[in-house]
Amino acid sequence: MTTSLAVSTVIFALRPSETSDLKTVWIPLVRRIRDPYVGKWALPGGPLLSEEDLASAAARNLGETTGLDPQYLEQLYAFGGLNRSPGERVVSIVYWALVRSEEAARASEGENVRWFAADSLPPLAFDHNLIVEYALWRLRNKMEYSRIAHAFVGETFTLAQLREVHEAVLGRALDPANFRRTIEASQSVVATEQRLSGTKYRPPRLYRYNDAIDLADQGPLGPAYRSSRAPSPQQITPNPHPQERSTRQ
Amino acid sequence: MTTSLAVSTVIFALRPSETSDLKTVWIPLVRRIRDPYVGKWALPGGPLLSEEDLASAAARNLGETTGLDPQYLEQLYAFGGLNRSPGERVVSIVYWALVRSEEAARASEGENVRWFAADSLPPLAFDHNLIVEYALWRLRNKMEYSRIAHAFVGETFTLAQLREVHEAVLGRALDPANFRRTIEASQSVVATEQRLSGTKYRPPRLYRYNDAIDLADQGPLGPAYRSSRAPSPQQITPNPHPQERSTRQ
DNA sequence: ACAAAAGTGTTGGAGGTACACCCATGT
DNA sequence: ACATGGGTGTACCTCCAACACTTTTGT
Repeated sequence: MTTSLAVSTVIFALRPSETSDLKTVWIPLVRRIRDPYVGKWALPGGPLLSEEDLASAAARNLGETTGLDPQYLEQLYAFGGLNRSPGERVVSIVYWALVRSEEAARASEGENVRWFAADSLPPLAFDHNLIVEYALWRLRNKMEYSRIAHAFVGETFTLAQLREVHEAVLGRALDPANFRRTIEASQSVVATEQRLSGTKYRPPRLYRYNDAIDLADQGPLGPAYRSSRAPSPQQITPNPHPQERSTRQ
Repeated sequence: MTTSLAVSTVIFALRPSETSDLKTVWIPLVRRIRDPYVGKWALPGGPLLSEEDLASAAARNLGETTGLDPQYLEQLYAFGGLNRSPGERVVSIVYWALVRSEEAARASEGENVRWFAADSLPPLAFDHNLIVEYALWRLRNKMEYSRIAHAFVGETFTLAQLREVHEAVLGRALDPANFRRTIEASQSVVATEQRLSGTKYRPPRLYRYNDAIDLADQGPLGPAYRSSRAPSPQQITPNPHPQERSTRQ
């Protein structure tokens, strides 16, 4: 009995909720067209090719199946239980990814690809329900001490937009005043001189991500380290994105 | 070119430092006896057998090479860079483990197994220096918000002993008074009626780990969840340990 | 008695929540 | 002018570091 190696990805995007007025977390799933669990929904994934590293495999697979280009990509966990897949032994190295709302909007949705609200999924193929649950837990956790929220917004953004991201992921409203101070204290954003116009009422200031301050989550595996060091594994935030702008002046 | 799957483990134990009077973090390494990097020191590891899950593979390998029985075992990361091993593509799923000092003392040390201070390692085989660095980072991080320190001490322990663990891992002294209050507030320990005798000066109270409170790190992958849930992956704290006692009365 | 660790009390600062309030702009 | 989100001020609470102080034992 041979054991095969696969790479899958949990992809997160924020979309307007069907019930609440806040945005909520959604993930795209693909329908199984092969034998184990045919017809069931599953995480996008596939075998690891011999000449690509793990993060590349995740990014490629994600692009091929959903057409998406993620803003953030990080390894989640390696699942290797004996009975994950009936008949055959599969070890899955799972990544999780964040895509911006605009990117998510233009995602190919069809008969075999569909978005689901992350906290009310149907029964999925394999152990994918557990995997998504764990990924969601990581996302929510990391939102509190890291700055991944920026991966959900554009290059410039208002604090209200950034707050909306936090609220969507955390699932509860945040005090605008306190949110502002917390973010400003963290130095993770820098104010631009521009303001967002076209809104009703007072135009909010636009901010930009502060590259100078590094996140320092992931420790020695983070991008900051790896550049100044020897061999280095994979695990990278993918190539930046053609950016849209929602500002003038 | 085929890609093979291996499991390795970073094993941590606390031992008296050679320089400082505090204990420090040590890890056992094994000498390579095969072709890539022959003679170099490396993490214990080996191929994944087809009928064992990932955590079992880590525990088995760890036991076979070092004779140790870990108190705690958790997955660290999957390393899958293309050039990790010259000639052949290897994806390594790495675990990290904690063993108690007494256990570590009776570890087989010999020509091909030796303990090293974790923060001053020689150049290791493969990307193992980076791996250890990352594992150390995780250990130190996790020490602050989790209760893994208990894996280093016996079943009953004084707060001074527990503090010694924190100090060793963190590499700095902690205020005994504040440490006591922090631990007591966390409810992670319960006082026993016993005291440790045989010491000079006032005999300290012995404490026991509080099983009732769960750690809730690891989220959906933690033991608490998995028992009440469906298929479930691997990733477990291994079987408990024949315990020694250092108390009387 | 006394030395030293065990254990308690007290203070001050940092950070986070709740909430009152002012500011600026499109309508 | 006014409604409303943008943005500021402030009081309070909790948690944590620092450190003075009391208690308890073996010698």
